[in-house]
Amino acid sequence: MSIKYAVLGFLSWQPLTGYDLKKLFAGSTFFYWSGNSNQIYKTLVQLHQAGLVVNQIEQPESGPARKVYSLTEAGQAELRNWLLSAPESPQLRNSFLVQLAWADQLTSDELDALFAQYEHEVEMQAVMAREQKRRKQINPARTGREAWLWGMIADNWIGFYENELAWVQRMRQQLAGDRETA
Amino acid sequence: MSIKYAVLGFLSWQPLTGYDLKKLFAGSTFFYWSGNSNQIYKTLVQLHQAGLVVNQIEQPESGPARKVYSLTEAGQAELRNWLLSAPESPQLRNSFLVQLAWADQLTSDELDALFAQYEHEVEMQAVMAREQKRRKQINPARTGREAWLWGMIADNWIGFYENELAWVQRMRQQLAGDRETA
DNA sequence: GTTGCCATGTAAGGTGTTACATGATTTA
DNA sequence: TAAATCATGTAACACCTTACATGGCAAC
Repeated sequence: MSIKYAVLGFLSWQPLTGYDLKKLFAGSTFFYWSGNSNQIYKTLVQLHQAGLVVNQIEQPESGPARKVYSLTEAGQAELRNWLLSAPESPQLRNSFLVQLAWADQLTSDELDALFAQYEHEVEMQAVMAREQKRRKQINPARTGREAWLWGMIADNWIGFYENELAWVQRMRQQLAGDRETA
Repeated sequence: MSIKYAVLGFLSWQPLTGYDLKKLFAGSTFFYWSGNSNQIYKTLVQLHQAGLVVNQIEQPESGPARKVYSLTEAGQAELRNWLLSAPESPQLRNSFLVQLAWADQLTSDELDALFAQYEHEVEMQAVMAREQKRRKQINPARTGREAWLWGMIADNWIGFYENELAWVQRMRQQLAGDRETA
């Protein structure tokens, strides 16, 4: 999947400029793209060429011109089509696991230090995920079902980090247990 | 992180050719790179230029010539350095969650069909993860601690998919409950 | 004698990143 | 007056993917 459908999704709520989209992406960890201009403006040009969006240039009394993009009917159909398409299974790309694969070369002290760092990292992510759910930075919630969906998305993130946290804590306990008996 | 350190890791076990590495990557979901020649041969050239590996050309009586790569001391040091470096926290890139963000546009039937597909996908991944742990396709296990580490890596994968499965099942129950009372 | 494996590589393109360029306006 | 925000975009590059090119050898 690419950023294309996320852009179509945002535009299905309301017309937006590239700059608006940039801020939306940059401001949420959930929409995990960095929100860099290159990608967003290029995507908008492509969507425009494909006839999925149109833009209207606004010249405010003060400040730079704005290109406000909105969905066409074709764009709305493309989005709906994608929403109905078969979901991909998530794939884990955790470089820490690759690190562990050869971590037997480290001493037990070094290994535990690594675990401690990872635990700390994951804990921070868990806190941030809970905080993002509480603050509801982006929250359409125009229907009860939409609010429920967004809650479930947030829970997925929180659950992921909590699961990861439990795993690393279990590892640390086992490592400590081993070192006592050794 | 890039594939570079995984290559150094494999070479820290024993000298290997590009083709060997290709098969190792292609044969395991855990080392999540596709195992395409382009990346592997290019990586080997780069590692060679950086002095982290050396190669020896073997001409067997029959068959094509093989470039057997092995770690240099600098390569070993580079690997160890990376093993000690601060672990990155894993970041979730699940396109299904993005799909859900706008799924309020779908009917409840369409939504549940989507959930069912996702549940099936994740269940298959969980089965495969358990199977990979059982089969131990790649399994150094030269020390007890190494075997333990590899077990924990496998458990991480299994736990991830089981967690995801529980989440989607919870969602489906809630959706079904809502539709009954509605 | 065609298919598949061994073994090396190249070409082209998708997707994403950081950093830079430009210029006006607003805030400290 | 210096910095931040608004707003558009380009340049360069990192990483990864599929598909293709080349050739010998083995198995069926």
